Amino acid sequence: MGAASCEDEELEFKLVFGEEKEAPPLGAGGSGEELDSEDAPPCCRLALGEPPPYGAAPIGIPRPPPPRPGMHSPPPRPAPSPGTWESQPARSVRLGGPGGCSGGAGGGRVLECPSIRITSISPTPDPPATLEDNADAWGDGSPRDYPPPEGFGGYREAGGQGGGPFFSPSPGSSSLSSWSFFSDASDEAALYAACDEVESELNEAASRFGLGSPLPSPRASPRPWTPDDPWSLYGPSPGGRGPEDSWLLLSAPGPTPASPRPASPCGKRRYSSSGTPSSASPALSRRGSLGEEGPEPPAPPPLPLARDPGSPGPFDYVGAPPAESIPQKTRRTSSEQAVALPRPEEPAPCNGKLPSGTEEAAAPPGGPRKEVAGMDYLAVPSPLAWSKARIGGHSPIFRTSALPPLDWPLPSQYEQLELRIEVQPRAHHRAHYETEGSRGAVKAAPGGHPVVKVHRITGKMVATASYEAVVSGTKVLEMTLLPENNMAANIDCAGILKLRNSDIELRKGETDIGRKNTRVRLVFRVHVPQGSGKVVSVQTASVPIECSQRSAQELPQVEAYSPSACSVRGGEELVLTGSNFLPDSKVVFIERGPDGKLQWEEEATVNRLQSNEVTLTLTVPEYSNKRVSRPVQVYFYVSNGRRKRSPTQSFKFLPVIFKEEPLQDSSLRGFPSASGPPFGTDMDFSPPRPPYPSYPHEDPAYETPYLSEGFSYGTPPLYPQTGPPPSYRPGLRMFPETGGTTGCARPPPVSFLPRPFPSDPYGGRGSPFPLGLPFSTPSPFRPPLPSSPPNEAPFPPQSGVHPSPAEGYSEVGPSYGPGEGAPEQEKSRGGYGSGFRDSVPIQGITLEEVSEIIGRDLSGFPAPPGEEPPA
DNA sequence: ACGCTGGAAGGAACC
DNA sequence: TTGGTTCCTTCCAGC
Repeated sequence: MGAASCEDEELEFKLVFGEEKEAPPLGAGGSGEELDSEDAPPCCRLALGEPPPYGAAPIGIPRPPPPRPGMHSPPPRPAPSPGTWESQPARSVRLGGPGGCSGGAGGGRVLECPSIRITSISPTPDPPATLEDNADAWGDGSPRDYPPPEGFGGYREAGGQGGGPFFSPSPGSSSLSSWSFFSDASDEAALYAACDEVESELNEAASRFGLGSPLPSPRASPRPWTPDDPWSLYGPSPGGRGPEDSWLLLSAPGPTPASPRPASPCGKRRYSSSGTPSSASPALSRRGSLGEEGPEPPAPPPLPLARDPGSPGPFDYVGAPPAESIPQKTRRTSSEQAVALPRPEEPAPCNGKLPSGTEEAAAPPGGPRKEVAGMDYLAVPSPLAWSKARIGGHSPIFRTSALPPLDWPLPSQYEQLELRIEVQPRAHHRAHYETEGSRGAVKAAPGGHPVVKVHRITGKMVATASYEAVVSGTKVLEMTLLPENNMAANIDCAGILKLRNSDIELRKGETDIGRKNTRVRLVFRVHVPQGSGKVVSVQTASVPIECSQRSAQELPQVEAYSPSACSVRGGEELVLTGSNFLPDSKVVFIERGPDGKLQWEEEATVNRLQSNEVTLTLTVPEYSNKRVSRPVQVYFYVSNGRRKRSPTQSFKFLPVIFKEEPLQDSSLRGFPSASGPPFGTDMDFSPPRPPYPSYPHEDPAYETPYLSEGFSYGTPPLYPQTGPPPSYRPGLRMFPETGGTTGCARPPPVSFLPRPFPSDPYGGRGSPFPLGLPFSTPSPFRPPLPSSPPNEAPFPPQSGVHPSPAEGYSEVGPSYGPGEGAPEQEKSRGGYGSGFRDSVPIQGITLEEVSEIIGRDLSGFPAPPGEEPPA
């Protein structure tokens, strides 16, 4: 995943990283040989790892063309077995850097991303033996990216006490790859932190929901601004730009080194030093820097080092890049690294908080997990990788021995399996630097931690024993999803570690790309054994998480708004709920053409008297062309200043007389991709959803690799969703099944309602194509009512996840309360409708009509290759 | 005592 | 080139 950095205003989306030398194919990993065997207990492995760009919705998302050619991993190739694909070794992409890639990471630049890593956090200070596994998983103990050749050094600094947890949750967590995972013993979950690029794509999905990610904390008593007091409420806010995507490492909050803070350095590092700031930086810092470790591993061993050569875990990625790739100069010698512990040979399962049981499963029989030793250092997926689709519309079925690389897009749903994030992480989670102590695990908005679940809609639950595994280049935390736990995993062991930009730059050999990479997503991938040595791999991504200190404090966030559409005549009152609104916050509506150019821009009139820090009440401006015959997709954002814009939100202007054809105009085409997200920097917090190329042939934007390749996963997503979206309200369960994972009786969701949100927050300026999801169709999902407390704002439904209607209904429906956001249902289908009702009731358009229209539109989409729309 | 947080200082990068 | 602004990173302090 490349991290894309977007510049706020311009929207320009840049692929920052495309250069990984090699894309480490990270598998989600695990070693799961057991899985290979059919007899192996069927376990679903959940891997948290790098961000596959495609989060849940990834599949069809068009990505910006990578600036550079090359992708991480080659597309899967047909496996011997019909219908099965096997991944091929990642192709290393060298950018100029010398180094070869043979090893994978080795030579050239490995990663360009700025990075923020997600490292696993050990749940408990003293992780039991299980932790060790994690350690492995995490790779090195060294905080830094580069783990010892052996592989996992303990991430923890000295900590790794011998038997102790191998990795310390501490910030440094295994820093190998840009992304780390944490896993609990039981479930194998690979968490990936995705960078923005990914996000952009993901965002699109998210955009559906339009609403920003849920803000966790509601404002305490918001008070209305008064003419005189507006500012008094807020101090001068430092201008903060929107965060940009960056690479984050998930780190386990676990035990931190004895001295959490490194002795730092003498002072702050100075960038000025010859270009290599990092070098300048105090060596003492514990953060493992990219490069130099004291004991640098001479040459990074090939990725899979840790594993047995002979027995790659099922989840291993074939092409894992070797750690070596990182140029030495990039490496830092930090005490930390020096400390890197060798990875234990046999990692114990981590103790996960996840339900467990899984340990056994987790641990490969007899063997240590497959950790990928080499991964240590950032195997940051290159942006390119993410940006390109490697798979072209094939089923996500792989051989256990050749799991898809982490950078491969995967659908969040396949047939009857669906991976969804039931409880999204909070929109903000301040990442910690290596020089800092852990800032804890990512939390869920409602409190608690993110929860992911694999749902088998029909029938039997997927039973599988899984174990944690580490994937090359990327640390993956694997967890086994067990029926007894409802196939759900509570991700409470993942924190986010941000690498210094200077370190990142070193890797890249560049010095101008480190700023503003502060948004990441958690990516979850699950491998469900299918027997016969095959697995179905699905993945999903969380809402974007803003990791910077400032942005979290200064950027306005729109959590919900209502209505989501109104007549082109405007004049309706629109209420936004969110956070960081200021007395002088502006709300600007914009429309972009297929080429991404701004076609219309109008500032709305904000009713200050009815606004406060968490609520903005405004009057929708009149659309520029009142004679449109079709709904027009536009976007709006809240601006607290030049570089303080909220992610864009979707809004639709309806023709005065509306009742005709499907929305094919701007609303659809212009959608994320076509029109491009309004602003490069803006991102939707809505959950990612499976991309669907709405009009690929018509929009150049779709020519991204993904599209061009016809990549489209997640069949279900492709179709209009009729059912209500899953509730994303924290804590709210989406599925009825109480006891287990068994599925609901209901059929899988057949269709989804396209959402209007632009997803492409990142279409940065300059970016030819919109980053948004291809199919962002308008989906009017109606945001929660303003009255809803911010924190209660629903999380964006899982992106790609299309909840099965039935399920969603059963649980979600009841939960709605008056005053709360519109029911999920509305969001997905009703929401849209609600928009109409609210906005244009006079027009006589019914919800059903709207749905029908949308459905027709979508029906026009080509079905994913080889897949048929769900019944 | 340790870990997690929030806040802010200092300085580099950017405009 | 200079000055102001913005952002990054480190450090401090409180809970």
